[in-house]
Parts: sequence; C-alpha cells; structure tokens
Amino acid sequence: MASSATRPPIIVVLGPTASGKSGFALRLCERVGGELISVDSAQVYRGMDIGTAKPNAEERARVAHHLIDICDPAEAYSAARFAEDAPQVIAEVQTRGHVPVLCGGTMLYLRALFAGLSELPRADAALRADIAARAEALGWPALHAELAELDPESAARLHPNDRTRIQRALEITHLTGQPASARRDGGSRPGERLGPAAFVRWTPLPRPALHAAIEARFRQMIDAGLLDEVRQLHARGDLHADLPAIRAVGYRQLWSFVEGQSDWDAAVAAAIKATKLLAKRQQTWLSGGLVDALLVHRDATVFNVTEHTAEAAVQTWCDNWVNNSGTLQDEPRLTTTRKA
RNA sequence: AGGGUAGUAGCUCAAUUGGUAGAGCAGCGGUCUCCAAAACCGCAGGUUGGGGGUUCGAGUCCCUCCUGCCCUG
Repeated sequence: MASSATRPPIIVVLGPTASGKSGFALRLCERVGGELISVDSAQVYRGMDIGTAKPNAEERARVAHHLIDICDPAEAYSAARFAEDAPQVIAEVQTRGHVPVLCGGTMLYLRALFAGLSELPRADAALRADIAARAEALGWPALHAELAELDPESAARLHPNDRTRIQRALEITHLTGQPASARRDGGSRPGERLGPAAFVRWTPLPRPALHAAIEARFRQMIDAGLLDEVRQLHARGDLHADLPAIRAVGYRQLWSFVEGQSDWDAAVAAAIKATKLLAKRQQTWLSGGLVDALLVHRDATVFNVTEHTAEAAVQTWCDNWVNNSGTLQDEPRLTTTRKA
C-alpha cells in the first residue's frame, strides 16, 4: 500500500439509472480536479449515444471521460474486460495528478474491479453457441441435469431455468475439465492494489418519482432521435437482437419495432418498463452486500448521499487526503441519508 | 321516463349444469464470479357495486337500489 500513498484517491459514485448521479459526478470532477471513468456496460459501445444517456460533447469538453466508445456493438464487452481496462485508466488518470471518479450503474463491473474475479477461462463464443443450440433442442432443465452430473455444487445453486449461469458453468467445466465450483475462489482482490477510495452510494428519488423520471427521460431520448440511432445500427446489417449491445434497455425494444415485431406504443411501454426493472435491480445491489464486497479494499470511506451537501462532503474528503499527504486513518464514516 | 346491457385485484379480463374466485399486465422483494442495461427466482393483491332472498352451498338464480354504456321517446 505504501506505493499508493502518493497517488490521488479514487472516488466511486454508484447508483441506479436516471437518478442524477452522472450530473453529480461531473460537478464533482470539476470541483476536485477529476476525470470520469464510466462504469457502464452499454456506454462502452460506439454508435449508441442517445439511449445510453452518454455524456454529450459539451460535457466531454468540460471533463475527460473514459471507457466510453471503446467497443463495437458487434463485439461483446464484459466484466472481465472492464476489470482489465479500468485499472489501466485509473493509473493513467492518477499519473496526471487527477482524481479518478468512477461513475455508473453496472454493479457487476464494480465488483469485478474491486473484489475481483476467480481465475476462470474466458468466454468462448463457439462453445456458448454449441451449448445454446443443445438447449434449444433439449431445454435448459436438461442441461441443468447435465450440469448436476459434472458439477453438483454449481447445479445445486442454479435454478433449472437460469440459462446464463448454466451455460457459463458448463462452459467452465468443458474448458477446464473440472467443476466450475472448484475454481471459484473469490479472486485476487485487486481492489487492495487500487489505493484509498471513497464510495458514494447515490440514493435515488422515492420510487414513484424515479419511475416518473425514467419515463420522462425515455421520451426525451425518443425526441432526441433514438429511433434513428437504432435504425442506423439496424442498417449495418451485421448486428442482431442477441448481441449484448442490442439487448440493452431501449435498444432491444426499438429494435423489435424496427423489425416489425411490435407496434410503436408497445415498444415504448416495454422500454420504459425495462428501465424501471433495471433501476430496481441496481438498487438491490446497493441495498444488499455489494458495498461490503467493495470494502474488501481497506482504505475506504462510504458516503450515503442524495443531497447537494454530498459534493462538499466528498470534496472535503479529497482535500483532507491532499493536505494530510495520504493519511486518512481518522476520517469518520459520513452518512447523509435522505429522510424516509 | 321506458327498454336493453354491463359492474369481479390498481388496469384488461377469466371462472363447467350454482361447488374452495384465477390469469396477464402494473406493484413489491430477492439472486448475481468473464454477454449483467444480461439471465433468473419469489411475494402480495378481491366483503365479486350496495342490500335482501332462494339453497347444504351464490360471482353465477330471484327481488331491490346505485353507477356506466347503448337504443327509443
């Protein structure tokens, strides 16, 4: 840890979609001299700007943004790639003497970065296609039964309908020749090498207000030309509905409309609904054990905030860091939570 | 006013010849180790418009009142 003492600390802003966390992170960057690092599984894709609420040119001019537009929609980005890319970007930002401000709602990526991933084989597209084809013929419960033979421990944890994880567990057993459960060890805890960090747990608006914000924002996206954006992706001809990029909330539903498989009103309603479900899943991460998982990293402070005082509080934290030359041992845990 | 028709969960609708009121959507909670904006699991929800009657038993049959819609003055 000694070597990290001279580097600027990391700030992580995590919260659900449409909650206002991005605007907060941007202002925070300007106050503390930071650069934004997106933690977002959809903003990584080029050509998907409106529906992912990507920062616009003006915002990108105000603050440097990273891990945006780094992948073609025909490819699959992943938590593993994020866990490789993010530390590099963090180091680059720190080398410039700036504060890395991670902001986003893809909680698995954050966990992969701070808590680590087990040493497991990479995703194998061909093998996955093969497994999916057999599932098409036999049904996922049949493959779950198959997994129960090869890896009883994993099978016991997984529901027979949980195709994504059944597929992954089978993939691991086939590629390594041993049960996936035997290789899951919690990973190397890379977070301990990242240096001190403050986690700002962005508490969203009350549920009805958040839902209203989600609906309003999606309609703004449509007004801003989201359908044209989806049509351009569709016109490429090499993309399809099963790609991770096209399965993103909003894009999937409008893709269905563009292909004539649903009418406009139904597509819009489905997109809004999907966004609400996404926000709920993100909040489940936040209210569950995610933050504890992130805190395997020792020098961490947690802020539970929604108010504007958050900016000042986090800035104070950064100032203390600078003034004390990297000693924060007496920093109290600050908890500013919205009233119930 | 008369005739017809409908009233069941927040919404749209089911429920054999009277036999324990269900489903979809919306709502709420949770899982999560290389596609995670993914994939998956679960929970709750009704004095069947009100009242009375027949019946062992009524969402269902009878009477009455209320409300909506349609037709005719």
